[in-house]
Amino acid sequence: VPELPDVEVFRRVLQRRGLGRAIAHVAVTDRRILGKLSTREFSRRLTGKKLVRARRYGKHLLAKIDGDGWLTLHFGLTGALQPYKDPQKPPPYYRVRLDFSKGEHLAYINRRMIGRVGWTDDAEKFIAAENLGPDALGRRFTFADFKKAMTGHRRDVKSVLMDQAVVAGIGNIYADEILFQARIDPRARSNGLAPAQLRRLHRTITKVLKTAVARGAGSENFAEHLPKSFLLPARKKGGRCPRCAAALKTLKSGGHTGYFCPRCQG
DNA sequence: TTAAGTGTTGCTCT
DNA sequence: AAGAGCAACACTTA
Repeated sequence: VPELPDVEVFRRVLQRRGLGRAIAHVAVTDRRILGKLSTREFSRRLTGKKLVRARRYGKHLLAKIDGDGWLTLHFGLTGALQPYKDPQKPPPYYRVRLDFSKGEHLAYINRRMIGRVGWTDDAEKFIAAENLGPDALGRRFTFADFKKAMTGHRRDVKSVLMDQAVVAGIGNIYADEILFQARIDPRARSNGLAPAQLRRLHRTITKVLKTAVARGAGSENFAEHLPKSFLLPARKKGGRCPRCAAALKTLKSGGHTGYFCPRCQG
């Protein structure tokens, strides 16, 4: 479920469980997750080193190694970061494991292997190389830049919202939620939105993502902890709009299924 | 058994 | 050139 709010939750897990601790041992159970990076090089970078900072940019999580570069984590479709205590019981489908001194363990799990774990010497260079726009919850996500990006594309507004080069962190689920809360039709052209709609959209991005983080995105029973106005729990076949109870419509784009309310969003 | 799925990339065609 | 559409990645679940 790893969009910005989920990755932010992972960041906090990493911060709480790993920060200031030395990594005693690193295990890679499936080297494909490292891409071209060798397991040897990867563990050499981390073993015996201390984690000193955890930062998130868009859907990427970066962990600073004391006096060196950064461990980079991307969660793809099925990735997660999970702490555990019992060394005999690592979670299923873990691909990379960090064993800290004092018996704390962190597992990067990824069932479908779509995702990446890597290394970069410089976080800013990494962000630039990934061609990421401003982080959706960052200072640099200004209305002026957002407006320029939206009016500069003639695609449908949903695909622009999901374009990581325009704004980093929004995926299929939260794009649907944001458009629902802003009451904008996902099929509308991004360059055809009225100024008031653009304003609303920009404000709603911040609001929805912050709410999701505050309610513990990705945690168990997350849907139950969301405000009643949220689309997310109804986002399934036969789902109804939480505002007007109309049957939700689905929409396929880029291999993703989108949900929206045909009555409220137009 | 088949298809679909919360992400990204890279290709083709227009 | 921008954008649409699709396959690929890999694996589970409905």
